Amino acid sequence: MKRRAVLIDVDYVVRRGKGTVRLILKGKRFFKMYDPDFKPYFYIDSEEKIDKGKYGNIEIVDIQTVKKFVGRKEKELQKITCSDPREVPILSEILGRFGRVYETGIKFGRRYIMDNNLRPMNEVEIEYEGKNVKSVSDVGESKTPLNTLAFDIEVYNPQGVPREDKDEVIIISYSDGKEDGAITWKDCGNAPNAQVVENERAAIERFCEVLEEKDTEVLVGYNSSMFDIPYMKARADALGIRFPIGRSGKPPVLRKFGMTAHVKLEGRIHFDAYYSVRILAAAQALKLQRHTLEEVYREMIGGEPWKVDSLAIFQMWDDHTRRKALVEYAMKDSHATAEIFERLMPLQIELSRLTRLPLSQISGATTGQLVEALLMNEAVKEGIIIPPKPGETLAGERHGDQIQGAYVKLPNPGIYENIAVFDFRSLYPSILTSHNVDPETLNCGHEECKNGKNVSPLGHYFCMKKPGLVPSTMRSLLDRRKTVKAQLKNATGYDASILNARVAAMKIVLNTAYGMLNYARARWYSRESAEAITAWGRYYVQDVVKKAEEAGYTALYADTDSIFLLMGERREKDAIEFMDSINKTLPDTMELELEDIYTRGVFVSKKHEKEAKGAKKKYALINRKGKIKIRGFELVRRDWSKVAKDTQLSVLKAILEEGSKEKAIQIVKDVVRKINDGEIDKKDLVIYTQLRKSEYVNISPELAAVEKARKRGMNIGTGAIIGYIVTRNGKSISERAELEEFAKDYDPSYYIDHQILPAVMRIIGELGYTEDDIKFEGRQSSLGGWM
DNA sequence: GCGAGCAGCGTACCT
DNA sequence: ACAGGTACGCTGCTCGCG
Repeated sequence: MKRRAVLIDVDYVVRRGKGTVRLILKGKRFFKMYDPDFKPYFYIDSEEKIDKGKYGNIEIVDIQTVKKFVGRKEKELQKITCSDPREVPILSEILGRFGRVYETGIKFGRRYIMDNNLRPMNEVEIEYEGKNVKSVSDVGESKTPLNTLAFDIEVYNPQGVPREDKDEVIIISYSDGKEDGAITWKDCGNAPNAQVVENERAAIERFCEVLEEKDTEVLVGYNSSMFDIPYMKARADALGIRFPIGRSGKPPVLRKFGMTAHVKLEGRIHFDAYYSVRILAAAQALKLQRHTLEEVYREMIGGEPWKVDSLAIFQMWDDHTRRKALVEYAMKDSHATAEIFERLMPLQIELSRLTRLPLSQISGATTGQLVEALLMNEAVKEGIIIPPKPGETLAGERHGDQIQGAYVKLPNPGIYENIAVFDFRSLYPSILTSHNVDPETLNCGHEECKNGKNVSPLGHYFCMKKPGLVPSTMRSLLDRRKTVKAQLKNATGYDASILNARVAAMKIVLNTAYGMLNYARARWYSRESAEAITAWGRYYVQDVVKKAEEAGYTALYADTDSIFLLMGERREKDAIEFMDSINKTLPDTMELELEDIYTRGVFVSKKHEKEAKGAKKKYALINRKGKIKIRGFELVRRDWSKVAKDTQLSVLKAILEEGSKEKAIQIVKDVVRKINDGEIDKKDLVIYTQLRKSEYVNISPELAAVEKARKRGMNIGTGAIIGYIVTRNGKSISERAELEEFAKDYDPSYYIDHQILPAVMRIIGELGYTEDDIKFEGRQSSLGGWM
């Protein structure tokens, strides 16, 4: 029998005592298929012929001699096949004495996908008998949407932090993005779409039924790996009931890896949107003060926040007149999660197709894992042995052995007019491909290459005859990205969103490729390759600076792949001419672009310097259309109060837009007065910061505030982004710092001397003003409190 | 005993 | 747990001064 379906996931399960590959497919009664004929294997490079037969309890079922590339050398290896993936680590350890073993740590599901050339989220054609797969092949892109349900739970929490053994799940809400629903177990004043069941136990059971009824293929949560699902599981255990949240009534499988947790559901994709958001934030594709559901919703979708104060949940539940509102809030959470997922979905699907990693692994994958997955696929296709992951010791050594990075030109502080900004498009990927930089093309040994032109500024040379795996993979991405961008011009609606996501997915991978060569834990680590890339990068940027100065420009600033030139009396066409002259000299995939021309720009001096040196990575520009671009200033940082950031922005705007120093001064004076008079909103005084470590040497203000909150019973863990206010109560700043929820007043002198003035003085200093020109007003009048 | 100056820690940013 | 380069606040210490 043959059939087509969307491939959701590939994993392995133990079936009749043997580990067998299982395909998870879209479709209710057809989601589980097994391929008992697919056997696990690995390679060994040994002079000795390995004997077929038994090693301990393990039987080698097949041995083949195969030709594979180990690095750049083609070798004859023995392919050792056994019958259960759990045997691979043991057998490879035993055979290790006969020679070097390869590809012993590849997950069985990944192996299956790579060897059969499958792509998750694509359609596959399956030939089968009963539940067993006879053959499977990729058919291509599917436009069938998966059945998706977002959910969220509310928990009774009279102690603030809910206790798994006592505090009930009171509401389970869900949403498919169109229709919302909720399950609860107390009268909630006929809240629309809410069903009231008998008790908590019935609510949990009912939720699992809803998943079955809706045939949910993707279950979406927000921090559900760490909270909702483990909590429901714990409650089910406490109540002594089953928690059949997977298809065919299976419970969830919870796994913890240090700080992060993963939830696996039978036959469904569990997608934690919180993880995706964190990854996007890490890739700088999303920038937020905090990663709460409300903040993310506001940024991605728009609209007003609706959050219930977490301490109000149990009060609303206990008060039957407010229970309806609580249920409605709960549904809004689920609805928001569904909408966020809808936005994330196209990119996630494209990343899944590009890397062949199942969607369930994509939400939690780092960008590094994405690149590595792609390279592994390419290696298998090319008959190249996948390099092993380094051990702890090797990774540690690599980590300590740092390379020189990018060039950053020291700017002269000042206010400038008519600035042209150029940048190299995808600098590192284009160097990597143009110069064929790869661990295996490095110092290839050919005399022609050694004495050829492809030598880095540090003296490494790279093969000019044969493309390496990394550059050829990246070159095809660069080419495909161009093609897709062209297709995008004529696309609309669904097609356009998929193509946009495809471009974005390729961009993420391209931007991370260089990082992988320099990442201590990467399979394709190559210190020399990474070092050559940054050396070439420094060379090309400095070469543009040099040529610009020869052409009569003043080079104001440069950072990694960008160059800022003072145009003087020159016009755009001159800048384009200069750019063209550079581009004529660049190798194939490299290209300099004119990013924009700015009418005015501000560079400031560094703080802690004796003589006035310019600060790097801090500037503000305004283009001909009046669009402002600000980098590095306090106003782009989350660890500064909003009042300081807003003031800094106003000052920069006054200078960039109007060139008015009087206005700038007035803005600052006004804010100083308001702070002294206690006219500032509490929320504008909050300073956000993340607790990145679990143990600290010094007690910083934020840590002191957290310690005080912990004493009051608040549960704040590593990784949390907390907000604090500096109050009047205490001596040191640490003593005065309180989490925003506990702050009763604020210290005006802190906000003036440590927030407003540092943020604006170096900008205003460029205009010839000093602090005394600002601090004219008396401080004694200050009220600085809300209570 | 005190303020200035500095090192080290720590966070967030730029590309 | 993708990299290196950078700014800068806070804490806690040393040092010189009186």
